[in-house]
Amino acid sequence: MPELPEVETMRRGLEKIVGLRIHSVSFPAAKRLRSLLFKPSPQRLKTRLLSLVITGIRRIGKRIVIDFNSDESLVIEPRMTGLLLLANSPSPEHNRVEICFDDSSIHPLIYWDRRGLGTVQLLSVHTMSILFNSNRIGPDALLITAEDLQCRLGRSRRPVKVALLDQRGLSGIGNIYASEILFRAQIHPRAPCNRLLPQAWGRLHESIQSVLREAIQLKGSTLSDATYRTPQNRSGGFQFHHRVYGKQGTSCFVCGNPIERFVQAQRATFACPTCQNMRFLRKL
DNA sequence: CGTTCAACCTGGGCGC
DNA sequence: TGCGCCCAGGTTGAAC
Repeated sequence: MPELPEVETMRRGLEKIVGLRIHSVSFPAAKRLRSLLFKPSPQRLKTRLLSLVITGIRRIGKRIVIDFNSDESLVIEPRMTGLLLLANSPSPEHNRVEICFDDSSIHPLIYWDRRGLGTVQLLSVHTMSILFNSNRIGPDALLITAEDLQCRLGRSRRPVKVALLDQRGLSGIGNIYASEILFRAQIHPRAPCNRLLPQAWGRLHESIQSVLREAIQLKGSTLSDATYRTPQNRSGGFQFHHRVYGKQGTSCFVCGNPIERFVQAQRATFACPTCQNMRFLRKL
């Protein structure tokens, strides 16, 4: 679920908890936990977090990082169905962590995760510097320059959609936004990176910026299963602006021809085969 | 270097 | 109603 716009919406919604002291930590869905979810164990997590003061909320790609008055930070990776809430949860049986604050007028922070594929880790500054090294996680999609984008992806023979999903190249783009970005740039998802013309890199960079910014403004995409919610437990609005994602068989907004669905790297890709042709490709 | 598959999980939707 | 499939915003590691 959460890609850059959804995680950025979470970050913004959590800014109001900066300055608060942690009063208690609990794990309501303890019976449903898989072992990989927490590092360290829930018990150790509880004792290490108790009475720390939150000093900042950051986003690294699709992760939320909560900083404290200590040399460790809480790193939350929501993966498919993870959410951070400062409001009542859609289904309390999926609340994985609840953090209460000294100021009891603030709603507890809840980490909610229906499928439970996400992770919650307390990491030292040193460990984070290794984990979030630029070889493992590329520049943020909102900050990367057009030149850097071409420089980092342009030599690869992989299809451009597959490259956009690889967080080592640039970070934050996921399956929904990759299809939407390529549609607006009118670039075919199967186009090999190393055959894209210079003008294509400019179009792609421009499309990344405009799609992500518009999606953040609308607080992300809530699909029909309504899994994604903002920290205030509200739906996002960008799903109404999707042009291709989940729209196979419907008419293209631009040319009216049917949108296609196909699979790349085990993920569904959506595209208009007419608008997204191979005209931005260098001939072999 | 690039691709494919399986695994980690829950739950909604569909055909029969 | 119920069963068996398929599908889903992500990531990782192994195998070819």
